[in-house]
Order: sequence, then structure tokens, then C-alpha cells
Amino acid sequence: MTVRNARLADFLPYLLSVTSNVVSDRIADEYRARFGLKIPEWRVMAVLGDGGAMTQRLLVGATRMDKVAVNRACKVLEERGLIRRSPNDRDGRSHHLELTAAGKAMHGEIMPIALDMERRLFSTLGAAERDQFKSLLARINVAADQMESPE
Amino acid sequence: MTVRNARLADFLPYLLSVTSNVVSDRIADEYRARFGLKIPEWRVMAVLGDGGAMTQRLLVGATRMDKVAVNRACKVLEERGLIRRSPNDRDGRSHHLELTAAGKAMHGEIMPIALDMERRLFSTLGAAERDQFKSLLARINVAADQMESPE
DNA sequence: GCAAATTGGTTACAGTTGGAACCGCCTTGC
DNA sequence: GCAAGGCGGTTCCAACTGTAACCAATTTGC
Repeated sequence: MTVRNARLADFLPYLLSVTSNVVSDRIADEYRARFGLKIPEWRVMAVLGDGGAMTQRLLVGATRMDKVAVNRACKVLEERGLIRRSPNDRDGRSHHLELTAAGKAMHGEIMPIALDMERRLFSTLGAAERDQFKSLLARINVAADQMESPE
Repeated sequence: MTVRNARLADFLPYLLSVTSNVVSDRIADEYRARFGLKIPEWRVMAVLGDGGAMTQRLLVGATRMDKVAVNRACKVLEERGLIRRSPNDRDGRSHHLELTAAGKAMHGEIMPIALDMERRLFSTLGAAERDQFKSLLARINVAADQMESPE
């Protein structure tokens, strides 16, 4: 045949995007229903709960979100009393952000639920397949990152 | 500069989302630069080029986009003269949509480029790994889909 | 030591997105 | 054959997102 029959459903980036969206949507529903959190807010909670106090700049690196998204998420969390800002002596432009007691309590509830949801979403994969999947994603990530700037 | 944060960075849905986004962004840049197409528009082109004339309803199923997104993409493509509407005798509410000559020409250019980009983005994976990855994505897709409807 | 450039953070704005209402056609049930 | 309900497609609106402008603090270069 003259033209190779390329179907959208076989196109890897398409499949990746669709899968990622369906997973994200499912998770977003759960967080919104249970905690009233959006995914950006949840990510900030997860990082602060795991890594302790840090600036927005560090949050940008840790969550891979842009600084505006991080700022907005932090503002919401602060207004809800889940995180607190304290001055940064070493740099007057930024603050240290950390979970409040309420924030820690919520973090303690969220993480088991998150991990359980991960387990359920990927239960169709065996443990070895999950590891394999994770490592494939990480490699693709690196490759696409490198492709971004040069060339 | 990636801050190490064991939990979030190991969370599979997060890794999936980040990877999907970096891949999508990379591809979106390419289509926009070369053809002035957004991804939804490209998807419609790909499906029509592969499947021939069909209604928006069928496009919704084939592209996994919602009907508003499909409608908007079709409108843009029609205004650019890449697709054409013809009446649907069997249902007065909808039209058949198909590529024009110009649309077919563009489709002929796009597909090789798309496949090449896929090849480059996933070149870090061997052929067997790519197949594996594809099948893992498909399985996750099915699982998350099933989880959507309340149980 | 100071002007210039850079950086962390914030705000403003414009483009994008998706849910819901809406319109007209079609199907169903009587 | 017609009222009621459903469906394809379109429009509307409100929320979200990202880019760019902006401010203040810090670093750099001379």
C-alpha cells in the first residue's frame, strides 16, 4: 500500500496522553471530593509533608510545576490554614513554607489514600511490571527533557 | 535542578503525568511550528485521514476528546479549508466530515513527521520495550476506565 | 560601593478548557 | 401521528492556565 496505515490509537504519545488524563482525572475527583484539594495543592502538601519547610523556588523544582501554579497553590493552602509562611533570614524575597498542625493532620490522612489509589489504579500490573513501567517513564522523561532545549 | 523528594517523585500517577506533559508539549511545539495545528486539530486530521469521512460523534469516540473540543477543532480546520462538511442524509443533525485535497496533502506530510517524532521521543527504548510500554498503557487505560463508573 | 543584571515571588491579562444550557432533529411509545 | 424524551451539535459562561509584566531583594561586574 502507498501510505502506511497509521492509526491514532497506536500512536504512542496519544496513548500516553489519554492514559495519563484518565488516571489524573480519577485522582483529581478523589482529592476534590475528600479534601477539597486540587492536584497542584495536593502536590505541594505531599512535598512539604515529606521534605519539611522549603521555599516556593524549591517547590517548583520538586513538583515540576511552574512558579505561578506553585504560588497559587500555596496561597490557597495558606488561606485554609494548612501551611504557614515564616521569614527566610537568608533571603528577604522568599519565605519558608511548612505544614501547620492541621496541614500535617491532613497529610497523614492523604498519603495512605494516595498510595491506596495508586495501588488500585495499577493493580492490573504485577509488581515487576510496575517497576518496569516506572523505569520506562523515567527514561522517557529524561529523553524528552534533553530534546527540549538543544537541536 | 531536580530536588530529590522520595515520595512524590516515586508516585506513579505523578510520574505518568509529568512524562505525558513533557512529551505532549514537545509534540505540540512541533505541530504548531510546522503546520499551525494544535493537538486536537491534529488528532482530527489523523483520524479523518485514516478512517475517511465521519461525523463529529464518531470523532469524539475515536479521539477521546469531548464534543466541544472536537467541534472547535473541526471549525478551525474547516475555516482553513483542510476539511469539508457534507450533508448526512441519514441524520439531519450532523454532517459527514472529510479531508479536502489540501487536507489530504497536509495529512500526507504530517504522518511521517509524527511517526518520526514518536521514534525520536522513544528511541531510548528498544523495540521490545516500546511494545511492552504500549501494552502496559493500554491495560492501565482499561483499568482506569472501569474504575470511573461508580462501583 | 554602586549601577546593572538576575532572581524569587506576585499580579494582570489573555487564551484555553469543560460543564451546562440550548436548539433542532430523531426515535420511542402509545 | 404526535407528545415526550434523547441525541448530535453549538453556544455560553465560568474556571483554570500560562505568559508576560512587575516589584523588591540579591548578586555581579567594574
